[in-house]
Amino acid sequence: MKNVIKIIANTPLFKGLNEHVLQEVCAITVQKDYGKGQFIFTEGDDGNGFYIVANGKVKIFKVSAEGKEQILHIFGQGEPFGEVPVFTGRPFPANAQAIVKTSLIFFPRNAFVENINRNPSLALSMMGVLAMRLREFTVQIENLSLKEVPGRLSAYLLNLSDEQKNRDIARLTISKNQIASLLGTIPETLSRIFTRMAAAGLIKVQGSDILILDRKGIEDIAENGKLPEILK
Amino acid sequence: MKNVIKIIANTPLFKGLNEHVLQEVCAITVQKDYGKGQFIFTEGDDGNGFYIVANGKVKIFKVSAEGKEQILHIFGQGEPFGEVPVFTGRPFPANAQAIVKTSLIFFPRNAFVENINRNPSLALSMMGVLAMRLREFTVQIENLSLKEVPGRLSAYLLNLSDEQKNRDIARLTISKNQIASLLGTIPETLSRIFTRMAAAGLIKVQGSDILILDRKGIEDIAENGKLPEILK
DNA sequence: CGTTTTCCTTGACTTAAGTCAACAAACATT
DNA sequence: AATGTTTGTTGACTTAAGTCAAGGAAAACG
Repeated sequence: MKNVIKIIANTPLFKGLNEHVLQEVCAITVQKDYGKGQFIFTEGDDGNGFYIVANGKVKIFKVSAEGKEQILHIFGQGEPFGEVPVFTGRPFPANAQAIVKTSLIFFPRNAFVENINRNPSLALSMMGVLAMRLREFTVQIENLSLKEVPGRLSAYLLNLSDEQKNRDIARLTISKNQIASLLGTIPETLSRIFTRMAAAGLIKVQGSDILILDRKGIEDIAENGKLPEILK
Repeated sequence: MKNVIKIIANTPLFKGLNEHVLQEVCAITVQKDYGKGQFIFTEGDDGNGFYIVANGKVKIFKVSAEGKEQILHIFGQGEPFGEVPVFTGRPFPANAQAIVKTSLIFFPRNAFVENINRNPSLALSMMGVLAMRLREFTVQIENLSLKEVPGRLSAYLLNLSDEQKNRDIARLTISKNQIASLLGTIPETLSRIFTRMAAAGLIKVQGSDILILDRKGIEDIAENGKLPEILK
């Protein structure tokens, strides 16, 4: 793996910290590797540290009694996860699984907490990460509860397009099955919504490239949470 | 209002901090009072500090384009809220409204951040609060996405019964309309589920007292997320 | 390379929960 | 106590999205 310090220095969590602090933090890390599909932790496990994705992709998810999966988050390079048990002292509230070959940097709890004690700015960074995470969950709850699937999908596509800085195409970075799980629905339903939105001239689906034909229309659906009557 | 220090000393956020730190923190607070129905802040407002409930009750919620409301949280005495903007620097992601006459203790952002800089244990407490909040949202997303309304209601009633340390009765502390909004449904649906669960002999509804007649049965529904076939 | 497995789509059908409307019950207020 | 307002309940109906089943497309694998 590349130098740990180079990877973490560019993450929101560690950005802006001075070289000395970074070195201290690096000293406590451990590298861990996972194959595709391998579990990193399971709901109920004790958490004795958190992770940052060095490379690869990790999904955090819950499973219902019937086996339906709800993805809470998909984390990529530079993103931290699994911090909740570090600060609550309680077990992991969800599962984490590598969805491709993945390398992680592990930060053991006790050593990391000591670093926080000595570095208020690290503490503030971590609070920023936790608070931003809360903000995102707020949006996810709003989407699940107040928007229909077309509204959630529209918001998701607009997000992708923004992140990828391409106003005309949203390139899907995970399988449609996993998008369904992230949006709180099932593949069949997602597939039908794609078809309907394409029929309405809003998008064109080309494999994992979604051409954004009518951005304004998609924004309206994301905003109102559903397809307007005229498009049904 | 009673001495601020007495109120906050018993909250999870400030518990265990020494007298000296508490006094410092108290010095920066401002009391604010709100009548029933009064807004404390609105989604999109800038947050220049956070609050702790001295007495009363505050709901945090989102509203859809059609006016449907999703309650994210209801906070009572001793509970902090509105911290997200303090640490993200972004506006409030939701609305806050007093649902009864309420007194709040306000902690201005800059002064509080200074306190954190000087007191690592205060920082760790705050991280604990944020992390616990994340954990709760995790459960809320699971409920919304993976459980039907009977499952959500069952989990809610069991929670109430646990908090109130009474295995036989769950006393509703907010209106059924607000419970509906908290559970991501509407009053009509909630009312019908109460009726069905009562007909199935699981509970008996006596105004705001819900008698728990079949705890095991209710636990099963909370676990499986839905009423079993035999009870339909 | 071909085979197997996973992923995606479509159709027919079912169902949980929402809408609209009417009304009853509880509560607050003069 | 009488009035109006909020809160809760019930019925008839609609609808978004889920289930089950089948088949096709794409990707992974030996």
